[in-house]
Amino acid sequence: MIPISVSLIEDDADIRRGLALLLDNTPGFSCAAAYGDCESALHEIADDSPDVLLMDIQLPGMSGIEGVRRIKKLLPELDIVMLTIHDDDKRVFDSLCAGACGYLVKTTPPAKILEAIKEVYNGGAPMSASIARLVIQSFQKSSDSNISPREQEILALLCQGKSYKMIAAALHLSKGTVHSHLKKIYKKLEVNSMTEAVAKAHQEKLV
Amino acid sequence: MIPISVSLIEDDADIRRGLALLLDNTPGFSCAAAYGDCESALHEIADDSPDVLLMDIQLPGMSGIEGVRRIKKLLPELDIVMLTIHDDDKRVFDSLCAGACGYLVKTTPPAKILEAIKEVYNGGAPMSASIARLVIQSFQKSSDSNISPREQEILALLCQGKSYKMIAAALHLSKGTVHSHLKKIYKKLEVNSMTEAVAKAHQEKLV
DNA sequence: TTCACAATACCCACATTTGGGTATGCACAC
DNA sequence: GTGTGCATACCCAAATGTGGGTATTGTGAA
Repeated sequence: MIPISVSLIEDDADIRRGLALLLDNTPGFSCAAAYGDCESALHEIADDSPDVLLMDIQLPGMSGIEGVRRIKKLLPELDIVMLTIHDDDKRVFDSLCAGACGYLVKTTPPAKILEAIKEVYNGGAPMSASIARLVIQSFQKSSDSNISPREQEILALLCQGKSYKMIAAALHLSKGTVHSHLKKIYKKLEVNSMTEAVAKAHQEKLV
Repeated sequence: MIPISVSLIEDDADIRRGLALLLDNTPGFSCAAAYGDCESALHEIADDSPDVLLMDIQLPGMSGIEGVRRIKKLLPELDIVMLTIHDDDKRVFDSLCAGACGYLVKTTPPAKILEAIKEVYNGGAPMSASIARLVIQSFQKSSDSNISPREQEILALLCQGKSYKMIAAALHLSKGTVHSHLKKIYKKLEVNSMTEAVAKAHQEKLV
């Protein structure tokens, strides 16, 4: 069996060496390269062409987020797993948006890390439990809002980019009616334009 | 140790009984109730008050999606795991939006199902690998588009709900310049209004 | 090197759309 | 029987969309 080739980016030399040793001493895995920062990784990673990249978020110099973005541009097929102490929303989502395929907290035991590498290699997306819950929750709609059902309908159409006229046509209403609904929606959302309303609707996941 | 109390909604009587047996015969788990459809579950589930609910999506009568929505409204703290043959985008995301905390394909072996129940009970969000990847990918931005950097900047502000004026102020431009940029953006996105542009930007994940 | 092209920045004029205000009426629920 | 959601209508001012036009800069192709 060809081992899964893994590269590392991790600034802590001890952890880096530890992971490299772990990989090289576990059948089925091999450590292609280990970098201390994104800059050096960016220069050489194309030559390593690993199957999986394990990287920290907090790095000296370029942040892990920006690093993911650039490496992903360089090697779009590479599966990147973040391995970090941070489990705050912003960093998690920024990493995922940048192109990471998995996200583990650093307390993950070695066996689980290896399992995660295998998982991502096989088309999965390993996440620590707390991260997974964060991700899932980001889909949940904020069910409750003082927006009436009819208003929701109109808001939904608005979010699809429809104009007064088009909404009126779609719901068989007059433009004036749509107007008055929109005005009430604006009051409730505390906005005063269509684009703001759409932005807010997305923020609060009302759509 | 108090066992994790699990309820089921599954229309196939064989599978239902199989799962119930599995749960009742595994230490640490117990089956609180097993329903064949959402309607009966909705009537009685508040009395069972299980820790976890395992449910199918395709059910006779009310769909699993709608079922999740209503049950979640009834018992917001309940952790719901979908267990189904479907792994198409729409159903997955609809379930998650409705309030499901996990999503397993039916080919998941019994041991993994039990593990998933434990995971969701402990605040995780168990997902089959393919589902997890789907979910993660939904965060990825479609990096490439013919939108120039400057235009992207303007589009981003637009998506935040800013008006011409505010964009002009934020970028130290004249209204006219913002205007001409917007016109080009509209051409490229094939839209002709701010809201449409915002909608398209969200669809294509350009923001 | 010159030419074309895209990106950036600015302008005008005109039609349409939108936002804010105010008002009316109906139906249903509490 | 008062409140809320829903529907309609009107006016006016401001914002936006449409369709032109000009100019500078840099990049890449011919």
